[in-house]
Amino acid sequence: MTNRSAGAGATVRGRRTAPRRRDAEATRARILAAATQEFARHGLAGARGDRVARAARSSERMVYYYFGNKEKLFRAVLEASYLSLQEAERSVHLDDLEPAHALDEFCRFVWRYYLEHPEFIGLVNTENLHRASHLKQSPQLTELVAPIVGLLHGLLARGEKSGMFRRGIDPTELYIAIAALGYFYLSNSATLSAVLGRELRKPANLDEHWRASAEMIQRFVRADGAG
Amino acid sequence: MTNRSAGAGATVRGRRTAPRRRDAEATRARILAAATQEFARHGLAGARGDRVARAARSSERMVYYYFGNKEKLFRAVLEASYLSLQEAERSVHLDDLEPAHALDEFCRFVWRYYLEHPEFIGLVNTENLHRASHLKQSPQLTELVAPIVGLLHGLLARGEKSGMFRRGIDPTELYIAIAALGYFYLSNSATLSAVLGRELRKPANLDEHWRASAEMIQRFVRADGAG
Amino acid sequence: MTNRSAGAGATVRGRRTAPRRRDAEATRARILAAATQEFARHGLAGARGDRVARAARSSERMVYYYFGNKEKLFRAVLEASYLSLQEAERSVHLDDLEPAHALDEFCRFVWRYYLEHPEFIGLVNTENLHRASHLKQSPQLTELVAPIVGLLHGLLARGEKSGMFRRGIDPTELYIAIAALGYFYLSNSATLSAVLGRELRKPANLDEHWRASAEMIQRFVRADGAG
Amino acid sequence: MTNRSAGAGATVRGRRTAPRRRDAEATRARILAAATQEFARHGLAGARGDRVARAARSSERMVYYYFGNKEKLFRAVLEASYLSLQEAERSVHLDDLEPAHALDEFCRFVWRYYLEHPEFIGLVNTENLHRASHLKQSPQLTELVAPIVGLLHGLLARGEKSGMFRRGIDPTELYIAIAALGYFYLSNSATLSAVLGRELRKPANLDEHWRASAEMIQRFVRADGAG
DNA sequence: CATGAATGAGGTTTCATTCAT
DNA sequence: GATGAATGAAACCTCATTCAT
Repeated sequence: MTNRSAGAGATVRGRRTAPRRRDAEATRARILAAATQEFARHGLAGARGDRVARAARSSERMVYYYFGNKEKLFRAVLEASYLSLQEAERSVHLDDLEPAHALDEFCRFVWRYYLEHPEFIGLVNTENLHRASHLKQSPQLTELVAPIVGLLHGLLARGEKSGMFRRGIDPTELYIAIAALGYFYLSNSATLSAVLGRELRKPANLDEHWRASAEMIQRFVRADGAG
Repeated sequence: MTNRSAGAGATVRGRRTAPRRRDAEATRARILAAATQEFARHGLAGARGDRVARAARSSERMVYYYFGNKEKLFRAVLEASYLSLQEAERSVHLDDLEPAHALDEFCRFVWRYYLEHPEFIGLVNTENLHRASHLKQSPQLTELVAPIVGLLHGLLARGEKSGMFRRGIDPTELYIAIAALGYFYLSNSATLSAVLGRELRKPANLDEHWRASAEMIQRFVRADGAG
Repeated sequence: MTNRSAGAGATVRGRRTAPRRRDAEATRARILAAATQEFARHGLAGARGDRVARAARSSERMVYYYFGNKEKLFRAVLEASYLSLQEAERSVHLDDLEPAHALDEFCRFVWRYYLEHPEFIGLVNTENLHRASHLKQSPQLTELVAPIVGLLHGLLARGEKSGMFRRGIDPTELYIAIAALGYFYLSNSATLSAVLGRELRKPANLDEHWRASAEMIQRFVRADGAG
Repeated sequence: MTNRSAGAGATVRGRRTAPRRRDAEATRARILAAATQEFARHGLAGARGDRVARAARSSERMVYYYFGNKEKLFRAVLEASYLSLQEAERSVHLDDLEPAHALDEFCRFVWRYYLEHPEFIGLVNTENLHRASHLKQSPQLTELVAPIVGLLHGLLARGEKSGMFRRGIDPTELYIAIAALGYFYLSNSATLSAVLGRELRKPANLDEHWRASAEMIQRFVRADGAG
C-alpha cells in the first residue's frame, strides 16, 4: 500500500521523523504491502507466510507480531484495500461536467482503477470465496461504497433533469453494471482468453473493451429521443 | 459428472471384469462430483482431500487411485465443468426466434446457467487465480466456447439484416458483456451485499438485475432508429 | 499400557494374528505408553511431541494420525490410566478375610499401586491442574472408582456387625484418607524430602510410612472398646 | 509478596533516587504476585509471560528486568511462598493449650492454610513435578519446615507425659499425615469429585472432611486407654 | 531506568502423497 | 483392484528472550 519509506528524513503522517532503523510503522507497512500481493495472487489458503516475510524484508515472526495470525492479516489487507479504493473515489469530481461526459469519466475511473489495481480484484475474489466473512467483521466498512453510489444518484438526477437520461434507472444497478463490465473482463481474462481464443490483455483489446463498455453504459441511460 | 464408457460387460486391460466394475465408475463419479463442490467452495489450495473423500463416501486413497494427484483432480473437475457448460449451450436454439427475442433468450440462458451452477463460478474464479494454467493444459478446450460466440455472430447478422440491430457489434464483446453482467453479480454478491447494503441474493433483487441486464444488452445492440 | 507386542505370533484381543510389521495396534500402544510417561513426567504443557515419538520408536506424524492432537492424546492416556487402575482394583478380593485384615490388605493395595505406578500420580496431578477438564469429557469414567468405594462400604458393614469397627464411618471419606496418606507421601516426596531433611524415598522410610498409615487407618475405624 | 528493603530515600548504586523508586518495588511485587497465580494455575511450562505481565499491569520486558528469566521468576515465587508459610507457622502458639486440643488447633491451622492458599498447593505440585530442583537451589530453605516439626515434637512429648498420647509417634510422620489429609483432599478435589461423584468443594463436604481428619489424627495419637 | 521493537528456535499441526500388502 | 498404515515436508504459530535506544 502506501509505502511509508524508512529512508532518512522520511515523513510519517505528515510529521517529520528522525531516521530510524527500528521503524515499526515502516515494518508494518512493508508487511501489509507484501501480504496484499501474496493474498491477491494466491488466495487466503494459498498464501504463504514465509513469502510474505521475505517480500517484506522481515521475518515470519514479525508478521505475527504485528497482525496476530493469517486471518487477521488478511482482514487488515482487505480493510486497507477497500480504504484505498474509497480514498481514490474521493478524488472523483464530476459535478462540473455535463452528465453524459461525467458518466463517461466515472466509467473510466472504475475501469482504470481495476486495471491499475489487479491486487484489488484478487483480494475481492478471495473474499467472495469466503462469503465476505472477513468484511462483515469490519464494521467501519459497511457504508464504504455508499458514497460513490450517491455520486451516481446525483449524476442520474442531473441527466434526467436535462432530458438526456431516461428515468427510473437505479443507481445501484448502474454501479453494478459499470463495475461488472470492467471487473469481469479483467478478473476472468485468463480463462476467457483461453476459451475465446483472443488475447484479452492485449492493449488493443483492452481499449476496445473500454470503448464498448462505455458505449453500453451510455446507451443504457440515454433518453430514447436523445441523440 | 460425465459418465464415460459405462457400457455393461466392458473389459479392462483385456480381462473380463465382474459387475463390480460399475461401482468403480460410480465411485469415480462421486469423487468427481464431491471434488467439484470442494474446489468451487474452497479453491485449489483450500480444498481438502479428506473432505472430498468423505463427501464422496469413499477414501482419500481412492481419490489418488482414480485421479493421481490434487492438480490432476482439479483439471478433471474443470474439464468436466466446461464440458457440462458446452453441453448446455448445445441445447440453446435461437434460430426460430425473432432476433431481439432470441437475444433475450440467450441472455436468460447465460443468467440462469450461472444462477443454477454456482460451482462453475467458483471453479472459474479459482482457475483465473491460477492464470488459466490448467485450462491451457487441456487442448480440447481451446475451441470450447467458440460455438456459442458463433451463435451470437449469426444472431447479430440476422438482426442487422432486419434493421433492428446496429452494425459493428463484435460478437465476442457482446458475449463478454452478457457474461459479465450475470457472472459478476453472482460471483461478487457477498462483498457487494456487504458494501452496498443491499441483499443481492434476495429473489426480487435477482429479478431486477436480470431485467436491467437484459435491457442494457437490448439497448446496446438496437439500431438507433428502432423502437 | 498393556503392551500388545508385535512379535511373531502375538495374540491381539485373544485372536491369533499373523506377525505384521505394519501393526496399527502395536504402534498405537507404543505411542500411548510413551505419551503416558511423557505427560506424567512433564505435565500437559511441558510434554513434547518429538519425545513421545522417539520413545515410541515412531514419528510425530503418527501421534497425530492415531490421536488427533495433544489434548486428545492426553485424554486417551488419562482414560487408559484410570482403566488400568480399575482393572487392578477388580483383582482385589477381600470378602474371605477378617475385616481388620481385609482393610489392611486394601491399604496395602492402594499404597503399592501408587508406589508401582508413579506415572499415575503424575497424570492425576496434571489433570487436577486442569481442574479435571479432560476427565469430565470422558463420560464412561464417572462411575469408575465407585465400585471400590462400594467394596469399602461392604467391608465397613462387616466390621461393624462383628463389633470390631465403630459406626458412622463414611466409606468415601475412608477411601480418601487411605488414598491421601499414600498419594501425598509419594507425590510430594521431592519437596518434603528437601524441606524436612529426610530422604522420603529411602526404602526404610517408605516402609515406616506404610506402617504408620496402616496403623492410622486401623485406629480410625476400630471400635473404641476393641483391640 | 515480601517487601524487601522499601526504606524511604534509599540510594541505588550510590546515586540518590527519586521517589519513583517506590514504584519499582511495587511493580516488582505486582509481578511476583501475578507470577505466583500464573505458576500455580498453569505450572512452570504452562505459565505465560504475557499473562503475568498483563495481570501485573506491567510489561513482559519488566518481568525480565526484575527477575532475569522464567526459571528464576519461578524460584522467586517458590521462595516467597515457602517464606509466607513459614511466617504463618510462626504465628501458631500451642504451648498454652492442653495437648489434644493443641493438636486439633495445629490440624486446623494446616487445613486452613491449604484452604486459603490454593496457590501454594499449585506451586508445590509443580515443584514436585520438577523433583524439587528449584527448591534445592535455595539453600536457605532447607531447614524451613523443621521448626514446625519441632513444634509437633514438643506437643507429642507433652501429651505422652500427660498420658493422653501414646509413645513412639514420629513427629515427622505425624506432620506428613496431617498435611496429607488436607493437601490431598484439596489438591485432588477436581479429579476426586469427578470420579467419586461427590462435590468435594461443597462447604458441607469440606467441613466433614476436616472433622474426619481431625478425628483420625486424634485417634492416631491417643493412648489406648485414654478417652 | 524503562520500553517498544525485534527475533531464533522450536512447538503443534496439517497436507498431499506413498508404502506394502 | 482396493485398502489401511505410514510419512516427509512444510505450514502456522508461540515462546522465552534480547536488542537498541
